[in-house]
Amino acid sequence: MRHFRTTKTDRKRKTRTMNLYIKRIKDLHSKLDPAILTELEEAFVDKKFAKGSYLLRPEQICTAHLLIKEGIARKFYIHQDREITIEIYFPDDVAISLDSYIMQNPGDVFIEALTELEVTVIDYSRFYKMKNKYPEVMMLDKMFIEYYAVWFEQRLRAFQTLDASQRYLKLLEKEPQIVQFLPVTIVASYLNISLETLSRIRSKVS
Amino acid sequence: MRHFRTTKTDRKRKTRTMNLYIKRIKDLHSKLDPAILTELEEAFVDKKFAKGSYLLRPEQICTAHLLIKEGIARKFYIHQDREITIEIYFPDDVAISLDSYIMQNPGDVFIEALTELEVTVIDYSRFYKMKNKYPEVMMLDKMFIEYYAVWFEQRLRAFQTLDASQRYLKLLEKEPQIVQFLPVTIVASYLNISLETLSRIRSKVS
DNA sequence: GCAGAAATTTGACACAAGTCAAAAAAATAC
DNA sequence: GTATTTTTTTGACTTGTGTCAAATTTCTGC
Repeated sequence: MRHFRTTKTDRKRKTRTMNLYIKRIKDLHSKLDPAILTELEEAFVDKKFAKGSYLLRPEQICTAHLLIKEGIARKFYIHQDREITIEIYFPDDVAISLDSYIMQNPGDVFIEALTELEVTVIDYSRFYKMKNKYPEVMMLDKMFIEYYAVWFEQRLRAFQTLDASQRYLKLLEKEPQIVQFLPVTIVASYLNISLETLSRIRSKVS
Repeated sequence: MRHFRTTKTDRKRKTRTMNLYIKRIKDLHSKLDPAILTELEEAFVDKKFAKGSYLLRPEQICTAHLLIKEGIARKFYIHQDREITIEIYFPDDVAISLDSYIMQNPGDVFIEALTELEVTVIDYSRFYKMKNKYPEVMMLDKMFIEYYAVWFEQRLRAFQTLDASQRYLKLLEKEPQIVQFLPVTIVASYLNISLETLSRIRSKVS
């Protein structure tokens, strides 16, 4: 397997359209009562995953928020023997299979470590208890889901309104690290276009 | 303007894949403390809209959840002089421009009454206060957003994996009322295909 | 019921993007 | 450094879906 071009110094945050909202979440997070913050941090458990391993597989129930500390991961599903990448995670992003998590039903996605990966994990039931104990925590979780919903609505819109090369150019503008650090296979599956089409687009653009 | 084929007796709920989750929300809703329930109901204000009028327009800030009591509405945006329908609402559905609502920023969508419409509206700030006062209400709102997020993720997947006729057949199976009651123009813009393509698909299917 | 308007269907054609296959380039192992 | 494997590019061809235009059907108002 080839090594991706990525280093520790190289991790700018994803520049999504909703950075402001992310900022608001972080602000609220940092303004939590110190006691709650401590309790929250104690609830998190660090884990490491080898490159190529899976943090979640189909048929499993997603029981955790996975906060990426170091490395790159992605979530994908398989449709007709073809992988389609839903999300790509960099440090500070949260990986989750939302439908499996909220309904505690078996999901159908893979979450894969694309590099050596360090994550910090908060377990479903422990987080659930904290949410019920502290409305502020519930509020933060709600904001996370709101962000998630709006992000998906925007991504849907990209598929409805942009053709392959427009989607590529937008990706290059909004999430350049994805194009920069990941093999074309994965970029293509994230844009939902074929390898060959992506290759042709690239040769025209540059 | 033509009248849609719809009557008062004709309103089965949308059969989305997440009916179970909807049921859970309703269960929780009905199990709310009676005092809270009353306060919640008092916060709702009924409104009527004429067919063809807009409940929300671009540049406006979405300040309310709009619960449909009677009639049909839709949310759409305009891309290159072309309307793209995001969601279609039947009685019991909640119409909202989520990104505008959560960030209290001007949005870019229309919410349009497709028939004479009766809605019940809860204002942003009043709902906000109630959410902070009662964790149960916050929880319900959070579940609503979760439902919303998962629904959008599923809709995105339909666009990634299904071609035009497969999307049509899926719509026919999952949300037959949309095909049944709405003009082809709107069905096509909901499937994000051209009128002509939809027409050809229909002639092959039936 | 008839005339005009609106919605829907049908036809001809264009083009974006997929597929399959093969060549070229780049990365990895020895 | 060379050989092997993997990734990326290029070419030829096919197909789904859009566009424009015209014909047809269906509504609506009188």
